[in-house]
Amino acid sequence: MTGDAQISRLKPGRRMDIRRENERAILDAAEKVFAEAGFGGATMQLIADMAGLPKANLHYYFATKEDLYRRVVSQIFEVWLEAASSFDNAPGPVEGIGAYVDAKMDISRTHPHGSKVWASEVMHGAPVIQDYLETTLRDWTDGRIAVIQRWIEEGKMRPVNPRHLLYLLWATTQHYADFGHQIQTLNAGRPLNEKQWQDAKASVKDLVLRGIGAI
Amino acid sequence: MTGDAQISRLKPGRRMDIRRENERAILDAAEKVFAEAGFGGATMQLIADMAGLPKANLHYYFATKEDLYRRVVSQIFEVWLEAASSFDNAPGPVEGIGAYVDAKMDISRTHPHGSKVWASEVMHGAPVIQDYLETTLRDWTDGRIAVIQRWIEEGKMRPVNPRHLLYLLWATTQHYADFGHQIQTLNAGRPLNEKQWQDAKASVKDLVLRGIGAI
DNA sequence: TCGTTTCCTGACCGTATGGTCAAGGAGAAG
DNA sequence: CTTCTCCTTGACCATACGGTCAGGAAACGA
Repeated sequence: MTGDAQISRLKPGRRMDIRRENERAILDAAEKVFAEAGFGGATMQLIADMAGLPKANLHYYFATKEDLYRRVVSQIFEVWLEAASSFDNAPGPVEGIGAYVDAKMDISRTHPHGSKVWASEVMHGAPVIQDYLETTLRDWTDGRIAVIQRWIEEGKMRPVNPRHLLYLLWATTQHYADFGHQIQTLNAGRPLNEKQWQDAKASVKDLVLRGIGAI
Repeated sequence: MTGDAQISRLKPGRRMDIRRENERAILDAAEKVFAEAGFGGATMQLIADMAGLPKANLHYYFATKEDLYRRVVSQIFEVWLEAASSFDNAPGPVEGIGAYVDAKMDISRTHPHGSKVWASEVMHGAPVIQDYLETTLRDWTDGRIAVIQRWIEEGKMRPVNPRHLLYLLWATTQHYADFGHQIQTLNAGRPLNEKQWQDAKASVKDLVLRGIGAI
């Protein structure tokens, strides 16, 4: 028993706080810089400046640029996996896919940098996350395909290729993050406002759910 | 009339041939390297090796790395614009959007590198093609939105937000190029075969055309 | 207070990169 | 052959980058 649950919550060690705060600052800065410049274009100096720390301090917390990058990528993957739970425990495609689109669109809005880092990583052949693709992502995909297959058999939607449906969902939702700059440019240079985001979510859900004959 | 159409085709000057061939070799190599490593990660040495030329020779044909990159990006944009004509002169969404999906899917299959370079460029804030986005792309988009709007008014499809429909089309078709590695990994590590590509095209067209109520 | 561990950072290093240049080689023109 | 233009390329340069390190500061435990 280490006891002192409450007190140790209030003052869990200064050291721990420092480490946590600095790692957070570095990871946030890194996510932004990697997204905006790519792995090759990003520099440790730039990340350090954005985090408000000397460059040598980055290497105290993260041994190499690749280590830091790896941490950033895993971070995003976890966020997506969390959102993927929207799919489960849904009685049918209207609820399941509807919630999944909502969740992924929200992530594109709140975590645009992470989405870009992921996209960049995959485009370059997934040098550091190939194992994720082959294990976690493959398992998740197979599971969701089974769910969709079941919905089809239960007559809750038209028979469509579940794999290509998933790709369409991924592509479209992530497009709002990855191609956010293009979308903004085509929106008179302004980011989508609240109403436009709602419109986007509704449009995507409507198109997809109609497309699969669920509504 | 410059005359000698045939003869000047056969031997239009050795010099011209050399220049054309070398520029072609460099651009092809550059497209691949930029796609696989990003602008920052690509090196002139790597491009030179892949093109089979000494590095100094690249700088004879393209003054700087940025010049070379700019040429690569414009090249892709032109390919896409050409495919975009599928949209025009179509009597309705089934033909117009159907042909557009086919064309863009074919490009994703035949020009995966170009698509990735474009995606990368946009993700990084479009530093070198911002003017394209603001002029050519914006005009093209507005024109297509008008066409879709007309189809809706003519009762040839359900009323959907044309802009978000276009985004879905771009996102989905380009996904098969940009995330080709992920798709391949989820396909037991093998690239999609002919049948799978046909299935993908059919699935996307089916989902979209049903989604907009055109079939 | 003192010793120990963790954190901080300016200065430094080897390397790789984009770009230059001068000298030479190959086509074209007369 | 001569001359001119265009093409080719090894050697070179300045810079910027990832990463190291030694020595000091701050937090912690006793």
